[in-house]
Amino acid sequence: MPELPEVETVRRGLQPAMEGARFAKVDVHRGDLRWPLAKDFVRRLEGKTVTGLGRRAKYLLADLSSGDVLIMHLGMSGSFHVFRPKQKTGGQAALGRYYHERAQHATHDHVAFHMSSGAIVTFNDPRRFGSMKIVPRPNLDAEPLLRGLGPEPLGNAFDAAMLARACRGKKTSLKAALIDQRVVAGLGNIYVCEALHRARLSPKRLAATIATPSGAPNERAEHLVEAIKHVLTDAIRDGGSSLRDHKLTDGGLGMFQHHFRVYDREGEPCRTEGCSGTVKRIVQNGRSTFYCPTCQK
DNA sequence: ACTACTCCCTGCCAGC
DNA sequence: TGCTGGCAGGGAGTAG
Repeated sequence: MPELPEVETVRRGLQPAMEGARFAKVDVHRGDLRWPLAKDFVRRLEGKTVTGLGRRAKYLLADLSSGDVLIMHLGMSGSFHVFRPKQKTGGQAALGRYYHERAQHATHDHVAFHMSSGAIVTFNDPRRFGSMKIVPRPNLDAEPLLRGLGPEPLGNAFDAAMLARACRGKKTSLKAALIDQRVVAGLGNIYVCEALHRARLSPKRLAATIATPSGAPNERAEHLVEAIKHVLTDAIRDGGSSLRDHKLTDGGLGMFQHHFRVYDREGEPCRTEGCSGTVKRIVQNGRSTFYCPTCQK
């Protein structure tokens, strides 16, 4: 589920519940996520206020009043849910309704944040590829999880010149290059496929072919950057894509999956105007790629 | 330094 | 119906 648009959607959903609120209580039901939560995880959260909730690539970053930053990643199947008790409902009653509402998913609700605002924020992750880690803010620049990340694709630093430089001389496919978080941070399997289709570039094309030998951008790089920015912007506007899990923090669904042009559309007609091609599925680096061999060159 | 592959874990679905 | 294999949005670690 979670690529940049989904994570950004989650961030916006969590913001009202968490920003400015204090962790009144933190429950860890299962600490063995991608790696075990630190022993002092709860202690470093409880009593601290969230001063800001940001995002870097697919990571959520909660700044705390203690000077720590809580880093959260959704992995493949992670989601957050915000339960907001009605104003007149007391704490115990709210808890009861929360557990009732969440009963069917309780086995995968690994962490629950009880915020001073009354909101209860749960982290649910069946596959447990998600993760949480707390580091002091000053150490963030050196944080191994974040250190090697490429630029934010919606930021000013991400342009054709930069992308061409990063792809210069790369022996791998364009698809593999774009999914590499060191080249550009936040794209995943879905949005790489969608962006390449919009740019009419084949996922099999050598990454180096979007740059001149000296590393300058060519027309392909320009188109690709435009396509990436557009597809991400469109997806965020639609609340991301919901495939197998929902992801909006109120339990609702993202809508962008209805606008996929190639992803998960094997055998269906290409959606490029004037193209009569058929979407094909291939495997690259062990993952599915969807593309139109007719209009993507 | 690169690139490709394996593995982490659970759930779901098509095919037998 | 019930089992089995394959596949899933990510990415760290490792072997070439």
